Amino acid sequence: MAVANLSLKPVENPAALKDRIYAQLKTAITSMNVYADAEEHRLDERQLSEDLGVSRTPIREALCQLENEGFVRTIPRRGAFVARKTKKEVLEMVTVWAALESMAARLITENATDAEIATLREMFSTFGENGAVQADIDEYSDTNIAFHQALFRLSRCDLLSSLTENLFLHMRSIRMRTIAEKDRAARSIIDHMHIIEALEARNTGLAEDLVRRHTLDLGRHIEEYVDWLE
Amino acid sequence: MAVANLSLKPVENPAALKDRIYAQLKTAITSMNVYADAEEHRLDERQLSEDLGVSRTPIREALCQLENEGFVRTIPRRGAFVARKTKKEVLEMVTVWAALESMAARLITENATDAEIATLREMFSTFGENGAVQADIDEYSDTNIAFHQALFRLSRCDLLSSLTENLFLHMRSIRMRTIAEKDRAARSIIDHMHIIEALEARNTGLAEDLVRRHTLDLGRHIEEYVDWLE
DNA sequence: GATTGGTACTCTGCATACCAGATACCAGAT
DNA sequence: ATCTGGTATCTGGTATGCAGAGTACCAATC
Repeated sequence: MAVANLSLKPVENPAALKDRIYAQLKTAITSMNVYADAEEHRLDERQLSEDLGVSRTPIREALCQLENEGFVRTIPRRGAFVARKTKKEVLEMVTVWAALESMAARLITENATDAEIATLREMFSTFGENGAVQADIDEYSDTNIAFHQALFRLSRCDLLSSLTENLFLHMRSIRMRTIAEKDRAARSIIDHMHIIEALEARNTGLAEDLVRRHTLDLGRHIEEYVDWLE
Repeated sequence: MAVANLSLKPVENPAALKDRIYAQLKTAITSMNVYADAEEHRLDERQLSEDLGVSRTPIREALCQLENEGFVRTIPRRGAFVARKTKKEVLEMVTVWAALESMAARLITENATDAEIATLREMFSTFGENGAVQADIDEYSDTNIAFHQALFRLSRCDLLSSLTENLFLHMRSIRMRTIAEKDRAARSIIDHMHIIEALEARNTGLAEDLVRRHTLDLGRHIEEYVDWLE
């Protein structure tokens, strides 16, 4: 008797409670403007367990995971708080980001196809030629993030992607407080185009260098102009 | 009345149970030879709770943390296992390591003092001049690890250090199975001396490049010769 | 009025109890 | 002998209970 070939996909897990709570808390934390006011945002276990209608155990596990990723800071016997990064920590995150993304650029010049690299250029097609900024800042910001994420995706190194994922989420909170500046956006697009050109030319060293410099520039900008941290 | 200045340090926490369990499990896992045999090492919660004389709750929290760091893999409804890295994952770890350590080298050329850099050279003084290998492999291995850790320390970037700490622990398990090869050790020391020279000369680009190449070389070596992974 | 001592309350950390999914084993039928 | 169906048991996921640490507030005393 032949086995019926129904091409069934394995039944998906109902996703453990703790994972859903984790995801929900993470989006809640990353989408809130942590640095808006001075007060510390406490995460009360009982409060959460009431609001979500579950017991404290899965909540504790979710908080534990968020703490490991740096989104939550728990003080023994005091409870959990939404983590506020110091300026030093933010600058270090940018440094690590620069290190990882320049490596991603290197890998792209070695492994990515021409077609894949071409998709990067297409992302900026709406902004006109020669890097002239025609769209508004908001749209640029989305494209900006998408561009950097695309670099990691094309590197085909999952570990690079996963490590930067949380860095991006942290930086998003910072960016929410930073008013986009038109001239920085223009410079940024020019940088991106130069990076794309280096990738297309398979110029490993140049691509690596341009990416690193681009991100470290952001670090210097924060160092100099951001005074509301810490 | 003047306040007596007794210079008391705050009473240290008795260290939460989960943290002690976490530390104990971590050292146990990293010091065992995970890749020695084919069988999967299961971590039974009830077994551990009996052996350690505590309830399952803190054990679960410790396991949760170890899972986030990649030392434990838990399958829903199946339990927790000591994580075995695939070859792909190991190679990606080496890639990330290269990215982070080359950034550390860059920071050293910019921030470290001459005295600090000099300590790196002293580490290899027992190995004679011109990179000639006089000591045995074991001693070299210790010095090797110490050298790489020193690079991150001198970078004065805590995030770089903390991220690589777990990478090193993972690589240690790999290294336990890899037989040290004399010619690789010799080449390695020569590489290190060149790196130190570039740091001393404050040649940022060169130091960065040498460090990256040194670690990526290890990746290529694993890629080619390690066949017992995955 | 300020400071110290005490008390009561709150909340985390740990332990225990219960439940549901999964696996393994065994018996019966083909 | 093999396959199928059912059941027993194991194990992780979740809920709840309990105790100790921490804090805040109030009263009493100097």
